[in-house]
Amino acid sequence: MAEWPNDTSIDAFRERWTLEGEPLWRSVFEMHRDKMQIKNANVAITNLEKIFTVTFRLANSKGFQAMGLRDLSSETGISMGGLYAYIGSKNDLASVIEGVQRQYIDQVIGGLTVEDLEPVACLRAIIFGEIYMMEIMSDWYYFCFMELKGLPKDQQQFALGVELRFEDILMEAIRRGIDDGQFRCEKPELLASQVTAQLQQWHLKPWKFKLRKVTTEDYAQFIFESLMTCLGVEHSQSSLRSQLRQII
Amino acid sequence: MAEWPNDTSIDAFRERWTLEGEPLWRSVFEMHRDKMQIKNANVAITNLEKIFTVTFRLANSKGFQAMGLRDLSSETGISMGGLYAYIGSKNDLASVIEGVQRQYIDQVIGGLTVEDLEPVACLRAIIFGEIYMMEIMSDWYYFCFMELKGLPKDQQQFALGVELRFEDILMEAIRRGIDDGQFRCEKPELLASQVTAQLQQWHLKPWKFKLRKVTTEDYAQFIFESLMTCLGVEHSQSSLRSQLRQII
DNA sequence: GTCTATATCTGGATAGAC
DNA sequence: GTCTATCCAGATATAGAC
Repeated sequence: MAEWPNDTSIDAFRERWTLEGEPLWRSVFEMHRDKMQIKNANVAITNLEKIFTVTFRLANSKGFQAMGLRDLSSETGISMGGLYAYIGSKNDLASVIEGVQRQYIDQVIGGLTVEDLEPVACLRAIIFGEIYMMEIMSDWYYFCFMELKGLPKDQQQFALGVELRFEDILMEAIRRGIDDGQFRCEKPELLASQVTAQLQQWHLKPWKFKLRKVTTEDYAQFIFESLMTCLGVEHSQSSLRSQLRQII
Repeated sequence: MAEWPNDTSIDAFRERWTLEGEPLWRSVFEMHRDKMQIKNANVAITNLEKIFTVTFRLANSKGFQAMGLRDLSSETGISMGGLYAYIGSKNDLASVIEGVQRQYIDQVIGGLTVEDLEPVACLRAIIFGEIYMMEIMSDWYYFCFMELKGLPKDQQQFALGVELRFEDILMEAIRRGIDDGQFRCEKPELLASQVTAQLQQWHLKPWKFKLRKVTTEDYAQFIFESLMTCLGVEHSQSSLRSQLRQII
């Protein structure tokens, strides 16, 4: 059976990358064990999960600035003083979240360039992969997007860099397809930004897709087909080209 | 000479709608004169402009919550006490901004349904109109998007409503085109959301378009062409259909 | 490792002179 | 209409007991 990225189902994706559950919190702990006072891994992991989860719930509904450490304390069940054994400061907490998220994105995005895929398969993997990742880490994405302004300047710059690099990878695949003669496209840059825009909606406007009962796969598929159409790739039976071939 | 929306240049748009300068601040004053202590219109208008402009600069760079009224005071040159002659409270200021912006959007969007345009011309007018509006009122759009979470629940709901209504107008034009036989589209809802997503990038990611030197008109034109392609409308010479017609 | 109690400060908001 | 001076609630952060 094919593996990710040849199999673009969410199950294949989940098998390839571990972005959730205990391993996630463990890696958060490993990444920042030097910055915190807790030595015992298991204790730390349990509480880190609580702290991050509650932070997402509060910050993503009222804003990180509006969230008080008292709220965080009462909802995690960890006292004010106790919190400071896990975080350096409130702002530090936000920075750590951004740092972890960025590392995970780099990991998954980096993985894409290694695999040597055909342009169409490559674009498909990028789109489905990014959607799955947003689905799984939606809290992280939304938090980082909304709270970016409050982070240190260098982290803001890094975030822009990630977005540009992501679009570069899209454009690279598009250009390869153009050279192949498979694709037709006048403005790869704008087309790449179209895809980014659509992808980001998935975490920015979850209410819209819930309301309209659009599933993860449906949405990824739509973005992919829309991109193919804009690249002049006609799909299957319904395509004009095949219709006309039959007429001729 | 044609007028907006038949002429979709930014000049025609600016002549049709007044969304900036003194008339804007005057209408802000008229909308909220009862909620503030200042009676003299000219004095109020001058200071309202200062207050709003500085609020946008500070809030859109560090966040509304992070902006202190002391910052606002020092940068406007109006004392802390003085500010409260113009605003009821800090939160009230954010609410007023959202209220004014929503009224302006309703005004311009409402105008679109009145004009009885052909589907293609209608979609063109919607896209170009929305982009011009975002260009002119970019501070307002960005502020409302980023600070929506902090506003009263009913205002949050209104904002979602505006977005859904906007997409309804898009879909309505798309459906008319399908009935005409001009357009081909399986998922009007997702296509409408694609357009919204692209439009919103214009105020969410100005840095990206500055970096790539994309002009307002270029971008609107790209969104429009991309939409036409997805609707199966082939444009001008380069279209497959016309090429094949010549062959046949 | 975790808690309680507290230090310290900054924020929005108001009173009242001019 | 505008300013100065002040109030006080709420915030983050820390000290030190257990």
